[in-house]
Amino acid sequence: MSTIEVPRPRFAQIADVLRDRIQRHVYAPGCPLPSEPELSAEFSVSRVTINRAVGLLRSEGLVRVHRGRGTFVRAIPVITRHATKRFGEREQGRGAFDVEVRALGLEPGHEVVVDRVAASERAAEFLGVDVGSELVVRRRKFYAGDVPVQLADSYLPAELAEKAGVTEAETGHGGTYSRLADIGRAPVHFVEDVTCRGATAKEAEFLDMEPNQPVLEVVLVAADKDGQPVSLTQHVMAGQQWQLRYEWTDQVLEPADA
Amino acid sequence: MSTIEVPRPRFAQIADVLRDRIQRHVYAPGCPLPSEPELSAEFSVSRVTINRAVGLLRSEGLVRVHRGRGTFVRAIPVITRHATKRFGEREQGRGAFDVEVRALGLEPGHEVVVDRVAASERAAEFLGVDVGSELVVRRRKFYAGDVPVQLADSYLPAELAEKAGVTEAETGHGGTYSRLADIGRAPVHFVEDVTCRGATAKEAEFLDMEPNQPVLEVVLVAADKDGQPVSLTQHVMAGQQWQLRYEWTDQVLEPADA
DNA sequence: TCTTATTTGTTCGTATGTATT
DNA sequence: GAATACATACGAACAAATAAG
Repeated sequence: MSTIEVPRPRFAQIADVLRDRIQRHVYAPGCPLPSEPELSAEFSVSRVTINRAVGLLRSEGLVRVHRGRGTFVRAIPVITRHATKRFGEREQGRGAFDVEVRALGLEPGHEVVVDRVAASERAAEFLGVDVGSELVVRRRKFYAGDVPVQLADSYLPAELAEKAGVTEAETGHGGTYSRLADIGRAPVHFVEDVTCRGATAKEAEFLDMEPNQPVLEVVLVAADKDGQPVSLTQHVMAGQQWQLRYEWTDQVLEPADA
Repeated sequence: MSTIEVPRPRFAQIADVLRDRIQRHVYAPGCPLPSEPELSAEFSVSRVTINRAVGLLRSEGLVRVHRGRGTFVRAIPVITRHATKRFGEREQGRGAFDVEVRALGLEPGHEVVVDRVAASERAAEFLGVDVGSELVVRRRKFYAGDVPVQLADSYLPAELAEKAGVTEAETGHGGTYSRLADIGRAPVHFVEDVTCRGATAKEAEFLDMEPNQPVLEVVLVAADKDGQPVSLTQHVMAGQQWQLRYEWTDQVLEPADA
């Protein structure tokens, strides 16, 4: 098993050089890279090879390409989402997101659309309702500055949403969770599943990423004090753009041989 | 805003067909795909186009390619990691992982190497020690069956590791956390940061993935009842292969207008 | 509005290199 | 060594999106 140093492929080497230039701001955030014919001449390789090198940078989320316009360096702010601290201090939903984005010196933005759908098998299982029963869904889009950063769809059983008065875009102070609290169904128990997968075409379009780039998907089920599920939320975020933080405290362990 | 259906590129269409065949087990897990020249003939495109289509499947983690041998369908079991339930029932470390893997009907495996390193800036900050101070690091590799699925490096201040008696590979019943409990430093407060990034070359090699495919990185800081950090663990997992589950309970919310 | 130039996207045919059997 | 299979690269061509006139 000799460790002969195989020369890296040229497209990878060129990607290394371009990556380095981006990191050293030779190509500054928001600015265009030289055109592919120009890079082709500089590195004395075919344009296809340049295109492949740039493809690597795209898949890393370092550049954004617009056909007919050029290739531009992306600024990637990393947002920290404090999952277990979002709800205790009445900073739920928009509120928590606002705090997290302002912590970066950016202006948070949101759009909400309310819709009704029939429960999918998966949603029905999580929410403990029948497949096909009516759900109210709040589809939200989140922005940091003018950069789209997150999609979040929240599902509630229609009956519950009507009781709580959250069938319109505006839900009043404290958001959906506060309205649920008002009717004695405050969510207190939370289960979150985090997965990583390639972005769908629609997600990629909204999040301004390449299709197949990784997204983080967070599925949150909130239940009330009786353990009854009250809402299901699916968050989708550009993978490289977020950090998810969880904090918890356990019972003290006794010594093993006690 | 017309929705003209732009024809997808051929390599993408071919990837769709191959993906479908894999999902329908026309190409079964572990079995080879037809060779590129064969697919080239079947779809009447050049071999380069086939190669690019297969490249998509690689980046999705659906196939594993071995030069000179062929392209093989990967079996991707998804392992659920119950982060907040790992420690309470003395199922820490190996124990928790074993349960999670056996839940899939697979045999868990591990390797441990103990080493000593100087604290990096980042590690020093998390652990509350001086930069450059000595740390004991336990580098672990985890397998599900014979498939490598996770890397985990745990760092403890050397002084603490010696007191707790965890400077060797074997740490006895209950693992490191139990030994810490034995000396009154049981970890009870946990902070986990989850991020998503491209695999490094070394990680990709061990995890049997393509370089640049997404991995989940989990950084766990455990602290004792006085809030003193006792250990820092960095987990690296193939992105598509894991689901991370967190559960927690909050205080009951009072109505917003109370 | 129409035309033209620029820029990236895709594909081909061909050739050569490397790893495995 | 020979055959097979994948990896990379070039030059050329055309398509599609955008920008400038």
